[in-house]
Amino acid sequence: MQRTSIISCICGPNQQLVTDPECGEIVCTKCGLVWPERVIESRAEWRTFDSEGSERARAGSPTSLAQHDMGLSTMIGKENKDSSGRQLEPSVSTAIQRLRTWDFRSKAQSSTHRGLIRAFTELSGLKDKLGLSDAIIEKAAYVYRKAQEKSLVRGRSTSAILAAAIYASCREMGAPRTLKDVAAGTEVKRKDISRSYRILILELDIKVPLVDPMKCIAKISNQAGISEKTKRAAMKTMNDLVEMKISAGKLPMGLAATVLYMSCLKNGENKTQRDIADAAGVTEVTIRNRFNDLQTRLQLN
DNA sequence: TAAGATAAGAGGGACAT
DNA sequence: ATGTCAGTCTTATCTTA
Repeated sequence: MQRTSIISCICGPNQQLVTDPECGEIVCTKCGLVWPERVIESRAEWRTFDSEGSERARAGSPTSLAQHDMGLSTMIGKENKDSSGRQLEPSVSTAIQRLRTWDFRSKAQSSTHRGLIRAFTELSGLKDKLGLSDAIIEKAAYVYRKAQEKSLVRGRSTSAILAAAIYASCREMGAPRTLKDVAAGTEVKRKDISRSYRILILELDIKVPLVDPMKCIAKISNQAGISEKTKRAAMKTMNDLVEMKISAGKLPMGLAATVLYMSCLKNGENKTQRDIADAAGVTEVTIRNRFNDLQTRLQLN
């Protein structure tokens, strides 16, 4: 892998580069500098391990972005371009990055720093409360930093932005958490998280994959104690629905819940609408509505 | 008791002004 | 920027089987 020119930081040849497999950004774990993903095409080969795997598997020390004293440099402007948008000479960009690093380190003692401390303290508390994986926490911390960087936090509550970052992170990682789930674990109201979340993905250009209905089914099944057989039947049905594009525009959870409900009926599994609605975090009415227009739409096809 | 029906209201997207 | 409109979902209450 080419590690010259643009990929250089104050650590020089001692730099420890790792790639975030989700967003593709490259981080030096020694100084915390971050490069945007387009610099390198392929993923670093070290990352064949599960994110929950042993820490020894990682190249370099497992520095956490969720620690306030590390990764401050994620706030450094990441484009090695001059004011006219041209790429800088490698030697110049190295120097500039060194400057930026120290610039930020000196500023870090101020309100920005304290804000991050508060945010990440809160974040680690929420980790247990919401049952989030390390990877999700890392990403949430990363998103929050970006938000901070863009002054999106100013005028809004830290908690709301943080909660939104967590939600966005869950979405990106494909963890089936709803706004409601996140709201339940925090002091923040659902709509406030939702508002902040929309701002985040708008301003930070976060690409959020659509919620995978299959994962919703899996989650609800576990929650409601539905048999493997019924679950798989539901997934099959869901596949068809996705192909027929019936799934668009509805709450994925509501749809998944309905499909599961139908599956239960078919397999003679005694689950009430209430059981499933509770497990899915939607109301019975939503299931009924979905149920009704699924039936009419299936007849049309 | 589970399920269906109905009504009122919240929140957000699309679109026009 | 602000308002309107259609569509979705929630909460609450009543009815039906």
